[in-house]
Amino acid sequence: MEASMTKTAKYQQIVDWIQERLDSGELRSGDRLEPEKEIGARFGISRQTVRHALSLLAQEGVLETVHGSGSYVKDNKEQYQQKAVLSSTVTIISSYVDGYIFPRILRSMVETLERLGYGARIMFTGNQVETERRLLKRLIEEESRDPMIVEPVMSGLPNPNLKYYRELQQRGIPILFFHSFYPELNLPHVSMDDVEAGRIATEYLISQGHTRIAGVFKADDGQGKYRYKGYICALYRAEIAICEERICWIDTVEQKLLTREYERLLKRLRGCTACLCYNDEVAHSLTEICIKQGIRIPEDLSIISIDNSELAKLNPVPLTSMVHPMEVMGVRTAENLVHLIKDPEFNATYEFVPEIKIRSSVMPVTPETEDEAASAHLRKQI
Amino acid sequence: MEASMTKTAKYQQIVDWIQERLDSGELRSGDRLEPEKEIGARFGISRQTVRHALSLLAQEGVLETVHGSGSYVKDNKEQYQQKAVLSSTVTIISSYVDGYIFPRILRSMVETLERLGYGARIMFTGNQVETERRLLKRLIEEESRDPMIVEPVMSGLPNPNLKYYRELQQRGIPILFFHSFYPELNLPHVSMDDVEAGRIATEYLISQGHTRIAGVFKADDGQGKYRYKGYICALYRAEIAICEERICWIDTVEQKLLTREYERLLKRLRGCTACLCYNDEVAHSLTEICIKQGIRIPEDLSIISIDNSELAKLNPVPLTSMVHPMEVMGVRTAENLVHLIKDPEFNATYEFVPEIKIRSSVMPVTPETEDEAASAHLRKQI
DNA sequence: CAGTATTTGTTCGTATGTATA
DNA sequence: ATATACATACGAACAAATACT
Repeated sequence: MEASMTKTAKYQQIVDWIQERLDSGELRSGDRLEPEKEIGARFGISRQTVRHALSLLAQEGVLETVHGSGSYVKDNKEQYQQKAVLSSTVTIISSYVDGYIFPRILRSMVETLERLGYGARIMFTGNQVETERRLLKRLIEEESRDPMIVEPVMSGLPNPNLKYYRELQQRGIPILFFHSFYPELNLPHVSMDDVEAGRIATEYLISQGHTRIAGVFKADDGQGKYRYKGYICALYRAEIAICEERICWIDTVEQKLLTREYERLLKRLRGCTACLCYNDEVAHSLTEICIKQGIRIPEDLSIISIDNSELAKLNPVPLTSMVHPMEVMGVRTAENLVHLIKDPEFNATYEFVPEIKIRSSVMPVTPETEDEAASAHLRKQI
Repeated sequence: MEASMTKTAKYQQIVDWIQERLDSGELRSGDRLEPEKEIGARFGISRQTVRHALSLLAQEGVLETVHGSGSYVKDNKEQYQQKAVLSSTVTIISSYVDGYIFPRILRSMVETLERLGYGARIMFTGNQVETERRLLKRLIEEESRDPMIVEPVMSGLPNPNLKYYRELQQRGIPILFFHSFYPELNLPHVSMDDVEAGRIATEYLISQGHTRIAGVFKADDGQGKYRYKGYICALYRAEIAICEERICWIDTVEQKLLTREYERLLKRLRGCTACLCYNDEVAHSLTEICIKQGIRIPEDLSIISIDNSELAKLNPVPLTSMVHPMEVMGVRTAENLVHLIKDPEFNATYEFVPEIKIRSSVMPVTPETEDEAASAHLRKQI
C-alpha cells in the first residue's frame, strides 16, 4: 500500500529529508541527528530502515555515525579541507619556451620553487588566447589543486578567459601573475614597474639634451601601455609637448615583420634625435633598419630600450637599456606564491623599479647639434 | 556466545571468505557468487548478515549486485580501465629550460602535442639525478595518469632512478624517451643516431685527408659514448690506428670550466690536424682557447662538431657540424607518443641519421701539408 | 510469449552486544 | 553504574527484477 502510494522507497525518503535539512541550513556541521529510534518513530518506520538510510549518507561522507553516541553531520571544513588540499606541484603558465627573457625568469622560478619544497610544471600558451583557454579548461576539468603562476596572454587587450581564472580563484587555487597582469582581475602580480621603466628611460634621454623623442610601443600587451604612460609622464614633467606623430604602435605580428616593413616606423622618426623602444627586440630591429638606411646610431639617432636582455649586449650598437630583474623576478615570484599558499591574506603583489644600464646607443645632444642630427636623419631618409 | 567465541563479526567473516576466494583466483572477473540464501545456509547465518557483507564489498567496488539475478565479481578489466584512463595532458621531463637545442625541440614537441589534442606540462631536472628522483616520486605519489616524454639525465652513467620508471611502466603509463635513453630499460626512445653522427663526422675528416684526428667526448651522458663509438668505428674502417692519447673525456662540470682549464685538453691535441668535438658548445670553447693560443682554425687545426645549433653559426669560425633534427625530433617524439598511447604494442623507437652541414672550420690536408700543420700547432703550444 | 522459479531489494519486528555520556 | 544510542544478528514477509522452461 504505502509503497504504491509513495513510490519512492522509505529509506530514500529519509535520505531526502536529511539532505534537505542540510541544504536548508537546518542541520549544520557537527550537529547531532535525532537517534535512529526517534526518526523511525516519527516516520512510522523501523529502525532498520532508518539505519539503511543513514548508512548511505555515511558512505557519501555527509554523515558520520559514532558508536554509542549518535550520528553527526560531518564538519564542512573537513569536507572542504579534503578537497582544498593544495598540490605541492605548482603549475606555471608562460608564453614561450624559447627566446628572449623568459627562459631566465623560468629557470630561477623553478629552482626557487624546488628549494622551497615545491615541484613545477610549465605549460606554454604561445601568447595565444585560444591556447590559454585550452590549458585553463583542462586544469578546471582535471580539478587540479596546483597553485598557479601565470604570465598573462595579450594583457593589453580585453581577455576572454577571465572567467576561468575566476573559477579557479573560487576553488581556492592561489594564483600569482608575473611579468604583467589582467587589470580586470583582483589577483596579485609580480612584475617590473613598467610606467617607471618608460619614465626613467625617457628622462635619461631628456637629461642628455634630447627633446624630439619618438616612441615605439606594443599595443597588445599591458607593458606597452604602461611604458607609454611613463614616456608621456616624463615628457609632461619636462614640459615637452607630446607629438603624436612620433609615437608608433605595433603588435606582436608586426614586430616579427618589422625589418621588412619599416616605412611606417621610419615616418614616425622623422625629425627626432632619439627613440624609446618598447623592448630590446624592437630596438634590435630598429638598429638593423637604421644601419641599412645609413642612419648612424647614436650619432644620427639615439636609441634606448627596455629589458636589458642578451640582445642588448649583442646588438651591433650595444644598447642602453632598462634592466629587467629576470632572475630576481623569478625568485620573488616563487617566494611570494609560497607565502600566498601559506597565508591566503598575504598581498603578493610586487613591482620592481628598474635601473638603467648605460651602453653606447645614446649620445648627448646640445641645442646646437640637435638640429643637425635631426636633419641628418631626415636627409638620409629621403 | 558466538560473538565472544569468534571475536570477528560474522559479516566480516563472510567478507574475508569472499576476499580470499578472489585472491586465490577461485573467483574471477564476471563470476557469479552463490545466492545470499545459500551462503547464509552454508555458514548458518541469516540472509541479512550475508547481505551486509555483500553490501560492504559492493561499496569497495569488488562486487556488483544485480537485482533479480545475483552478485557478480566486477570485471577486473573494468577496474583496471577505470584506473588506466590516461590523462590527456602529457608530462615532459627535460634537462634545461634555457640554452642550447632544448627550447627548439620542446617548442615543436608541445605544438605537435596540442595539434594532436594533448596538453603538455614540462618539468626540468637541471640534468641532476636528485631532481629527477624528486619529480618521479611526486608523479608516482600523485598517481599521475599522464603519458610521459622524458629526456634521460646523465644517460651515460648508471641511473639510480630506474625503479621509478619501472613503477610507472607497470602502472601502464606510456613512456617515451627523447634525445637519449637508458639502455637498462626496455623503453622506446626517439633520438639522433649518435654512433652514425660520430662516424660520419670522422669519415668526413678522413675524406679531407686527415689521419691524426683527436676527439673530445662527454663521459657522463650516453651520446658521448655513442659518438665516441662512431669515431672509433670510422678510424677502424679507414685502418687508422687508434691513439688513446688523442682522446679526451670531459664531464658536465668540466665543460663549463673548459675555457679556464684547457691545458689538459691541449695536451691531447698535440700533433693532430683535426678534432671531433662532442658538441657545438665544446667546439666553441675549443675555438676560443685556440684563438687565444694563436692556433688558427682551420689552418692549424680543423674542427668538426655535432648538433648544428645556433652556436655553430655564431662561432668566430663557423663550424662544420652534424645536423641535429631538433624540431623534426620534437614532432616525431610527440607523434610517436600519441601512437603509443593508442597502441601500447607500437614500437615507438626511432633514430635519426644525421646529415653534415659544411661551414669553414674544416680544411683539407695533403700528406705534404699535414706535417706542417701538425708541427705548426705543436710550435704554438709550447 | 507466458508463466514459474529464482534471486535480490525493501521493510518490519525482535534481541543482544558494546561504546558513550 | 545506569541509561542511551549505535552495532550486530536472526527471522519473516512481500516486492521487483531476472532467468528458465
